[in-house]
Amino acid sequence: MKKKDQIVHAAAKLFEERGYAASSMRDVADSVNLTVSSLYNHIKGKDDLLRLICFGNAEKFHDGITKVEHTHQDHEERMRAVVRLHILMSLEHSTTVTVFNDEWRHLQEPHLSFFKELRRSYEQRVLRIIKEGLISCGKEDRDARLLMYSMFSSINWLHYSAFYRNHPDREDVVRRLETMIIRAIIGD
Amino acid sequence: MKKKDQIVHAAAKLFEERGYAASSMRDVADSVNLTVSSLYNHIKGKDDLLRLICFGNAEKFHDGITKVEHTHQDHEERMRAVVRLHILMSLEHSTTVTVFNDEWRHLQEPHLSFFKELRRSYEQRVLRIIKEGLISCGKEDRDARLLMYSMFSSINWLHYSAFYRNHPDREDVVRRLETMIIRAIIGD
DNA sequence: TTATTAAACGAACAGTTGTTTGCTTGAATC
DNA sequence: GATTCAAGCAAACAACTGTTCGTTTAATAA
Repeated sequence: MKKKDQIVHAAAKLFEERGYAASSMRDVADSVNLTVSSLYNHIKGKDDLLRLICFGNAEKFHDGITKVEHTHQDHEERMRAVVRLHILMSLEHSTTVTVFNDEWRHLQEPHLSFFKELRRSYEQRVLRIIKEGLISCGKEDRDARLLMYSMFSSINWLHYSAFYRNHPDREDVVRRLETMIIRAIIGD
Repeated sequence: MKKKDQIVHAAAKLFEERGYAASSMRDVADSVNLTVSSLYNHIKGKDDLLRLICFGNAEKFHDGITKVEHTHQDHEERMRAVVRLHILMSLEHSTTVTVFNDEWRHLQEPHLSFFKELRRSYEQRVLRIIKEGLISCGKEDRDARLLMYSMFSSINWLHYSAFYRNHPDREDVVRRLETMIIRAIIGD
């Protein structure tokens, strides 16, 4: 693993545990057994670390939803796939997803504006999938935007709970969570 | 309004916007038109501010659920009341609830441990209500803990979205959100 | 009037912050 | 063997951090 990636990974761990503002470059250096000044041979600065983490994750979500749009025709199945995408991202990339969710506001301009724009366009795509899903289930009276935000949010506790993070039957957790969210959207 | 409360309120606003670690005492002082040193005539220190905000909110939730336990006998109705409690707390005290949710980890010992203990016991009470609600609906095969965490979490997006925070028909938002969450828990 | 006291302030404190500089090392390339 | 260059380091930087100190102000109580 390249040194730069090690540093970014260590930074992500720290940002997750203490938050971006409460993590110092000396903390980052310590956790990869380097001195502060040595870090700057690999990365541009502290904001660079956050930028790499946030946009790396944004790309994963982007790729994920693009794949969903291409591989599923059925509207309800497409909706399920989006939900599963978010659950799996939360479980498999819990550290960076947490930073991505909680620390993006510390991005500096112009990256902050770009990040918001990326998120906006991502939300539009999810919104479309949910709206079409609702229609094909005859539930178009429901507020798709409210359902989308709740869907995003209802997964965010996953990385906090050690109980589920280290659950012996991860597949079962995914299934139960997916079932619950789909029920919230199109259930009776 | 007492000066101390003004300061705590201004601090909450800052902690909400920038986070605890990224807010300085000089920022707090500026937003109430005081100098830093003057703050210390009213509060003990920065951690004191966070402590007041977090435990003030903890108390509101505690009082809320105690009231729910006393005023509702029917298990399903009790469950609905808990959901409504969380929705209304998020809307009516959005600033302090955000700080309470996102910044509690910056509490110092022994307050941090005490906070965690308070939360643990609160979760136990909610868990009990959800379990009893599930049984009375014949859905005891569902994972009550997973549903509880999802319920808590699924409301947390509310204060982020200006769209819903300033919605013309707040009552409608509350009703839709409540309906969705109850559907997620006991729906088909 | 005098005494008391809460509330404001400027100035300074010691520690921490992100970053830069100039220097050394050691391995790869010529 | 000489040259190059990425990768490490100590030391210092200016700015910022939370907090304390001694003092001043202004209003109230005696």
